[in-house]
Amino acid sequence: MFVRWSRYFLPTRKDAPAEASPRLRLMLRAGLIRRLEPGLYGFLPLGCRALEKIERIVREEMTELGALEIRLPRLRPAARGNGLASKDLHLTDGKGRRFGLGSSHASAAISLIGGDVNSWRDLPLLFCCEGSGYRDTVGSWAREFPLYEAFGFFADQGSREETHRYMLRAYSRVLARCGLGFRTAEVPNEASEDGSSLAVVVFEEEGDEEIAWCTSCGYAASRCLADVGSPGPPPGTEKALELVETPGVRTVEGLVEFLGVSPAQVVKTFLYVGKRGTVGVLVRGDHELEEEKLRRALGDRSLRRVDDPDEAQAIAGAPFGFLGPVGLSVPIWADKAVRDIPAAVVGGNREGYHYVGAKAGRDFRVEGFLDLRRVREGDPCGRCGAPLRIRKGIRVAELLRMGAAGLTFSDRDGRVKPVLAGQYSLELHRLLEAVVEKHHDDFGIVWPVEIAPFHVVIAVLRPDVPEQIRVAERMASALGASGLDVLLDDRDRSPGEKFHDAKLIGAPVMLVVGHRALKRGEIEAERRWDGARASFPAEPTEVLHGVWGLLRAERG
RNA sequence: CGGAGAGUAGCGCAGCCUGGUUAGCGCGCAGCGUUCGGGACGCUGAGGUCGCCGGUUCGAAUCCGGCCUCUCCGACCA
Repeated sequence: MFVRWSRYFLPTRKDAPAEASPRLRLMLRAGLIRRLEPGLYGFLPLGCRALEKIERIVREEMTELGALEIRLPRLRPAARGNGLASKDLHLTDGKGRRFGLGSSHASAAISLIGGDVNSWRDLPLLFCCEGSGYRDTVGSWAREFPLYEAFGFFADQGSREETHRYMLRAYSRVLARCGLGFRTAEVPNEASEDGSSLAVVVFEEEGDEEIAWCTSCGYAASRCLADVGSPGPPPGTEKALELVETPGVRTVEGLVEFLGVSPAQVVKTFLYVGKRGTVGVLVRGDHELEEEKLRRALGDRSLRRVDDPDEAQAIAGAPFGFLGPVGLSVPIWADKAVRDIPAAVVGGNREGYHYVGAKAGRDFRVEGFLDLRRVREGDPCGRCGAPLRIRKGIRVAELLRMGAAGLTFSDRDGRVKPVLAGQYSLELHRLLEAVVEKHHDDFGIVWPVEIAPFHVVIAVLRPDVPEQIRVAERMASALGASGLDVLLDDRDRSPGEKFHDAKLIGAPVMLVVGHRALKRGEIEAERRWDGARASFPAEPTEVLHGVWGLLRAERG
C-alpha cells in the first residue's frame, strides 16, 4: 500500500513558535503534532503513524514478557483509597460526584482485579495497559499524554524483583529498537514504597531531567537526590570559639575577604519552617543546599525557607547575614561536610558579629549530619568517590515498587498477606520526543527505520507529466507490496519544496522521479541518514532491490 | 519561589509612550497565470473576540487593576 500526499493530510511548515524547544519545533514543522492549547497537543496523521509504530514495539515486548492486556477508563473515581493526588486534575459531575485524571492508572488496575485475587495460586500477575496520563504541571509540553503502563502483582519480593529485571530488559529492547541508548537513575517518586523509583533516562544535550552519574561505578541518580561523598576537611586546626566584629559583612564572599578564610571554612545557616516547626540548616560556605534532600531527610514536604527578614530576626535575634547555629534555639540539622570543619566561621546571631573557631558538637548542638548538598559536576561519588558527572536527559520510563492498596491474598499456609505490586510506565510522547531529539539534523527528522512513519518518500517532480506519475505509482505499488510504507509526493509543488519536505519528515529513503534520470530509464534514490545517492533502472524489481539494500545497510 | 520581559492573522513582528479613519508589515496560506532538479515570479484574495476579566472614558490594542499563559535569568543572599 502507498499513500498519495495530495490525498493525505500532512501539513509541513517552515516556521514554528520560537519559544518551543528545537525538538518540539521539529515535531510541529514536520506535521506530527499541533498545539491546541498551552500544554495540550494533538497528533496529526503522521504523528499517529509514528506513535503507532512505537506502540507496536512496546506491545510486542510486553507480549513477550507475558503481560496481559487490559483497558481502563482514563477517568477515575475519586472515592476513598483511590488516592487522587493534588497534582491530579479534579473533576466533578453534575451530581457532585468527584472524578480525577492522574499520571497513572495504577489504582484503577488494583480495583479492576482486586476482587478476584485471593490466593497464592493467582499470583504473580502481570498486566499491561495503554492509556493516557495527566500531569498538572505548568511548563511541561504535554499535560495529557499517551502512556503505556504495566502492573505486576506478587506474593513475595523475589518474584517482584525478578519482574523488575525483566521489565527493564523489555524497556531496553524497546529503546534499542527506537535507536536510543539509556541509563537508569534513581529519581524521587512519592507513589513508591520507598519514596524513589528507577527512571529510564535518555541522555541528550537538551532535556528536563538532570542526572548525576559516576563514570567509574555506574551509580546514577537524579541530581536532586544523588549521594555525594565527603570532600574532605578544609584547612585549619581546632581552636577556641571567639566572637569577632564583622560590621556589614553578610555574605560568604565578604567573610572570605574580611577574615582571610576560605569559603570551605564558612558555614551558611538557613532557617526553614515546616509542619514540625522551625529548624536551622547548615551547609558549608562553598556548597549549595539541596532542598529536595532536606525535605526527604526530614520527611516534611511542606518545608519552606524563611525569607522574611522580620521572621528571621524574631527567631535568631539577628538579620540575614549574621545567622548562626551557636545559641540558636531551634533544632539544627547539618550537611555532613560541616562535621569535618575544625574551625568554622558562623554567624553570631547578633548584627555585625560572627564567631570564628566554631566546631559542630562542641559549640552548638546538631540533631544529625545528613547529605544535604546539591551535587555539582566533579563532586565525589557517594558510592566510590570518583568524580560525578551531570548530564541532561529525557525521562521516558519509570519502574517502581508499590503497595497494592489493601489487596491481600492467602498463602499456602492459609495466612493472609499483603499483595506486593510493581508499576511500570512508559511515556510514549517522551519516547517520541527523545527519538526526534536524538535523530535529527539541520534539515529535519532522521527516523530510525523501524519507527519511520514512512520508509520511502517518492518525489514526483512533474506530477503533470503522465509518464512520471505512471512510473512513480508502479514503484510505489511494488514497494508497498513488499511491506514498506510509502508516501508518494504528487503535489503540485516545486522540486525544491519536495526535497526539503522529504528531509523534514525524515523518511529513510527518498526516491526521485524526474526527467533527468528518467530519460536514462532510471530513478534516483537518496538515503536520509548519510545522504548516500544511487540510481536504479526504473523497474519495480530493480528499485525494490535497491531500496531494500539502502535500508538494510548499517547506519553509521 | 523570586526578578525581568513578552502575549496583536498559521509564524515572525510594528503600532501602545502621546486613547480618535477601515489595526498594519514580512513570511506563509487560497485562486489564476507564468515557472519546474535543492524552499521560484506576477496578479488577485482570504484570514483578527489585539491573551482573559473588570475599570476609567463620549471613545481603549493603546491608560489603570486583577487573572491566565509563555520566555529568559536568579534558583543559595546569609
